[in-house]
Amino acid sequence: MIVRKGHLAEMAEGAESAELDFLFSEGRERHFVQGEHLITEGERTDYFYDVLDGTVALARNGRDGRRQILSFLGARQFLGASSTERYPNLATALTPVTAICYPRAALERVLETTPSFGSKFRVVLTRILESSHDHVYTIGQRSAVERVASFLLYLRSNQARFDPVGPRDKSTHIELPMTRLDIADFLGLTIETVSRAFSSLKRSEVITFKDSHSCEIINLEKIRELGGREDFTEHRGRA
Amino acid sequence: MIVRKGHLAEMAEGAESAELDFLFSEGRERHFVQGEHLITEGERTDYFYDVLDGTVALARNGRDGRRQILSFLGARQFLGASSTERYPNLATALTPVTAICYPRAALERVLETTPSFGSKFRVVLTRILESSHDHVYTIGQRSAVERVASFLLYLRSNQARFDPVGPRDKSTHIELPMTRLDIADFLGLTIETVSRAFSSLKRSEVITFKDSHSCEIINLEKIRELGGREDFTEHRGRA
DNA sequence: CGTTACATTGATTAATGTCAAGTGGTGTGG
DNA sequence: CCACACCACTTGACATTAATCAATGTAACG
Repeated sequence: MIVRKGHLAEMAEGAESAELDFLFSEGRERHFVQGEHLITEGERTDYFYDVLDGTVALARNGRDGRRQILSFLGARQFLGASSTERYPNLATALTPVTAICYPRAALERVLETTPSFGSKFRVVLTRILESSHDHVYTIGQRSAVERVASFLLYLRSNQARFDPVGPRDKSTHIELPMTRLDIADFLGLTIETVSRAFSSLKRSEVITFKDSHSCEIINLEKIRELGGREDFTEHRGRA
Repeated sequence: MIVRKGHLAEMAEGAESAELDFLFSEGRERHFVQGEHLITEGERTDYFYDVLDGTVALARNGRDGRRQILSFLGARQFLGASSTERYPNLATALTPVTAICYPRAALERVLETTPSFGSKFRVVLTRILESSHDHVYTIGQRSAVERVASFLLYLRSNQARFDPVGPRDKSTHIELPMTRLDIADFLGLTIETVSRAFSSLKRSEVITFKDSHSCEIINLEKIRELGGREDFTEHRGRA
């Protein structure tokens, strides 16, 4: 039984169908400890997750030990969309995670029978694609310091999704629930380079750290100039 | 009036609705000369393209002149999916291009009313996302030579989409309709590095060039080892 | 405390970028 | 038909960035 309402349920508001009722009756709240995998590589794509709490890293691993983190997922984000029988990526809980787990088949049935819901879902998919395109631009074109600045804006817009009072332009506090290695693997850098980039931003008084996993943006303009990401203050809107 | 049937029409086979009929009655075959833009940055997202012939580069430009090519689109590929009012990317014809142009509104109406079509469309979107994830892995983790090898496999699987006799594992000929700068901007490298990577692959007798825009793979195993992409011989399937 | 894991900093190396020169094909005009 | 100019591409020399290797620092935990 679902205790809390997830983003998927929110998206379904207004629509009604037997398939929707079935989908939500099948949703189960699941808890994952830090380090646990929500989805493993090569696993059948039988489940779909709606994250309620915590942070998940979605990663693709190379045979030779290389790892690329594709996204960090937090509250109000989805996990498990796939066009193939088996999932090529690995989803790991970076913190304790709560998510609603739906059977994919039930979701597919809703998408096939409830067009208004299908449309909203397609918009979400498109946003995920646009976010991936941002990521490609960042690692293809930006320097190490720029990538880190861009990453801070990425996290900032991610955490704004779930801010109870809505996105606020002035928020300057950023939580970094992941390790430096996770950040490095997201940005296509090494831990040392990430660390040096943070130090460089500290030295030029653009950010400060309370501890190594939470920082404060002192000069948001400078971060924007470096990271160049359109965040929620722009026309982009929330997912 | 549509002369040739595009991929979108192929996807609609089996389904029938007034909205579909309207969509296809509104489709117009358009021709673009080399260098012409199908979509410009900031343009309203009013049209959706189904490429019949030629190659299109989809790119995101930075303010400072940096450019990241997000994908090369050929026959049977779509262009124009967006979650926002204005399109953030630039689509340029690299060769003479023929595409069917549909009004987005008509497409949206079909997607909202013809669920079986909507589902197929969602699968296509998901594949595009997976391809973008491949791209992120490539530029985040691979070296210059590996990126170029991966790029050859990317082109190979793209051209296989439209091979009249279907994908063939043995095909070794690769057409490179784009310039070295386009390749560099796709892979997050410079033209010089791309050129050196090609030379290095020539020297080790992995590929040969007929001319600078078409090459032959001599040692496909080596290219796969370097580029590590699952292409159409794997479980990935065609879009 | 001592151990462990993660983060930072420093010194050096390797890879890619930058700048510059040279090559080769293509098209144009004398 | 040839000379020239113009591109795009290639190659070489050098500069810069980030990776690698190696300490050192720091916070959490037994």
